[in-house]
Amino acid sequence: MKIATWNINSLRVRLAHVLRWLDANHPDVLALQETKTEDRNFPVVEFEAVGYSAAFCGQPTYNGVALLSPLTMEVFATALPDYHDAQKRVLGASIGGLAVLNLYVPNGQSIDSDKYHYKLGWLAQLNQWVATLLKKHSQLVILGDFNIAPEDRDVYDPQAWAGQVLVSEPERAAFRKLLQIGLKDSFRLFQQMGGHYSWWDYRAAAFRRNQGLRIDHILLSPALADLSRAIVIDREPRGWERPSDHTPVMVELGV
DNA sequence: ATGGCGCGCGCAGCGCGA
Repeated sequence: MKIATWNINSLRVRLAHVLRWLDANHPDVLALQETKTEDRNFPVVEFEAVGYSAAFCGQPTYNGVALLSPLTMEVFATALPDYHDAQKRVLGASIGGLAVLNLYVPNGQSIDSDKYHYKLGWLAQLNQWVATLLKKHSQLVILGDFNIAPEDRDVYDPQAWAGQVLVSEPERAAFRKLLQIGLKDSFRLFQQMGGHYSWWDYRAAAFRRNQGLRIDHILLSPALADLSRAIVIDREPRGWERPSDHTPVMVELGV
């Protein structure tokens, strides 16, 4: 199975990119974030035409998550449990015997903002939930835009970024908690070097200069980590015309 | 050099993302 994540920064604008990428890669699951699309406008027909069914949880203008798969999907969550949040950032579904949880973690804006505290609270609630999910599902995938660069090797200029949102210690501690309860960062199962990123600023030719951050992740339960075969950060779509500022990350599993 | 781009909304220019 091939399972991928991609923040596409508006599905309406990037639909052709998503279709092109599906055709080239044929993932069994593609998790999308920042669809920015209301459910009634979701392009169900366009995906069905290429053999993918869709599950989605959207809102106007902001946020929005979706799962695409040729397999049958049974949605089990569209929000964090017991947590009041109007923002559509969560979509969990059972797909091909796996529990797949697609997340668009809050950005946080800056460490002195209300949005930062919302992010930390959201992550705390996520951590509680994931602990119970992990007990229930031996084959669990948690993937998406985490808006956290876990370590300095995931940051192009750690000194410039030190202490800022996306790399601050409380955010990194929340990410490490997910690893401490048993999840594996699939990328680090295969690659230890720095310089591998999933997001680059649109400005200042950041992609050309590889000035990016690794903030999009695929976390695997121990049983799935044992079955993982390869990980790819596909930089190609970032070079297409009018690209998303994120690029797809895909793991291959021997299931 | 702290801007720089691109999105939605909606028709000017702002809020937001990372």
